[in-house]
Amino acid sequence: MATDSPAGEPPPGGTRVDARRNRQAVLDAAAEVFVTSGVDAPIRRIAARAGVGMATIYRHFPTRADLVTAVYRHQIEACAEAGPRLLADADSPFDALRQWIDLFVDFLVTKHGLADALRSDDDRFAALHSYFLDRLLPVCGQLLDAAVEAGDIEAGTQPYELMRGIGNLCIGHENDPRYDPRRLIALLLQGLR
Amino acid sequence: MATDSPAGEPPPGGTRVDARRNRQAVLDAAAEVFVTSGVDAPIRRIAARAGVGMATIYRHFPTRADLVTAVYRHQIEACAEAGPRLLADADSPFDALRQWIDLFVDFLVTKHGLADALRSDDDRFAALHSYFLDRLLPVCGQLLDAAVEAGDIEAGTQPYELMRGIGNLCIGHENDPRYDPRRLIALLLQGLR
DNA sequence: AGGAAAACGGAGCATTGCTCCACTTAATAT
DNA sequence: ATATTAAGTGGAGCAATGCTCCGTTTTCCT
Repeated sequence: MATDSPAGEPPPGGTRVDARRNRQAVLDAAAEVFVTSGVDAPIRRIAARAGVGMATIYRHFPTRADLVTAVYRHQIEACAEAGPRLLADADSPFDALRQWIDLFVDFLVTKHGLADALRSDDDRFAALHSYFLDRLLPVCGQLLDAAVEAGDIEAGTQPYELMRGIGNLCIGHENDPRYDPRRLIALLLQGLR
Repeated sequence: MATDSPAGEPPPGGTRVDARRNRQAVLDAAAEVFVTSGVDAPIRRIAARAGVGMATIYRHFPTRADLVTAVYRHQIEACAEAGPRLLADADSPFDALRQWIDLFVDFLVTKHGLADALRSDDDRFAALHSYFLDRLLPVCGQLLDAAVEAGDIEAGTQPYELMRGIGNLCIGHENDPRYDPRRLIALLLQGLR
């Protein structure tokens, strides 16, 4: 129920052209609205911006998480793909891990409210949670394993816990110059050694 | 606007007995409801439980944060007071810091949704944020300073950032056996050394 | 007791999530 | 080209919740 084609692109929508057109309109509108109002923006507003009815949004994206996922799919994908590349290119596995986490944090930090949504136990976001995890957990695990094997860090840290923690640390950084998640994340990483 | 007597007890309510009685009824009801439904529970429900109208709650506690603060005041106070005591009794300043953080985490973790509320940028919780910070930040700062002076940890970590991070890490641990904030917090503390 | 001030309570408005269903439209069959 | 039908659409409507307004009730003071 989370998504669709297990390893694939978002569904092209039905075969009907109006369906495809509307789907895209919603995606575009959502992307715009998310920037200004965060991923919690009222569905009504997105519908209005897209020039469609609310039901159309719910039909294409049954839960809010589905919509958010679809909007950010490319970026999540990019982040996932960066993992192996960094592992190959960086000076050390630990360095690869650090750089990858930087990437991940950048992503979360620039999307208003995304981190909040990610940790939410709200049912509406369950699918978002799933997608992030399904896609990024293996990557994180791989980096973690490599760093352990290289002796850079101690074994025993679970990818899930690490990613969850990083996500949490990214919450609510907005409008608060006193709080920079990156510093704490660096500290956390340091504690891993 | 956050609270009342700067360094003191909660206001006794007005002089009128019905006001005092109702205030206490609300506090009791809120405490019960918070346990089962979290600090986000509908005001209506608290009002019903207390046997008062909603306006009465809003009159006594203008914002939700005021109510939450009042309910947990004693425990916040206890946590604040534990700081200096631990510093005196523990084996090392670092150990005092660790124990104090344990106390703080216990507090957050046992209050359903408190951590979420604490980090929220929602205006309704601004006062909660303030109160926590006003009361606990100096304590944390003191512990941190002592640990730095003893050479246990490096200088440069801001109390605000640390507490904020710990609070964030405590978010959403409920119903998720895979996520234990304490492990990550230990890691963070380790990174401080 | 009498009256003023304080407190009260719930109806009411606004916002938002989500659903239901009568209508419209695109694809297809004839 | 037209008719048929299934897919798609939109917005009214209901429920939950936050917060306020104001007529009524209670308390306290003299």
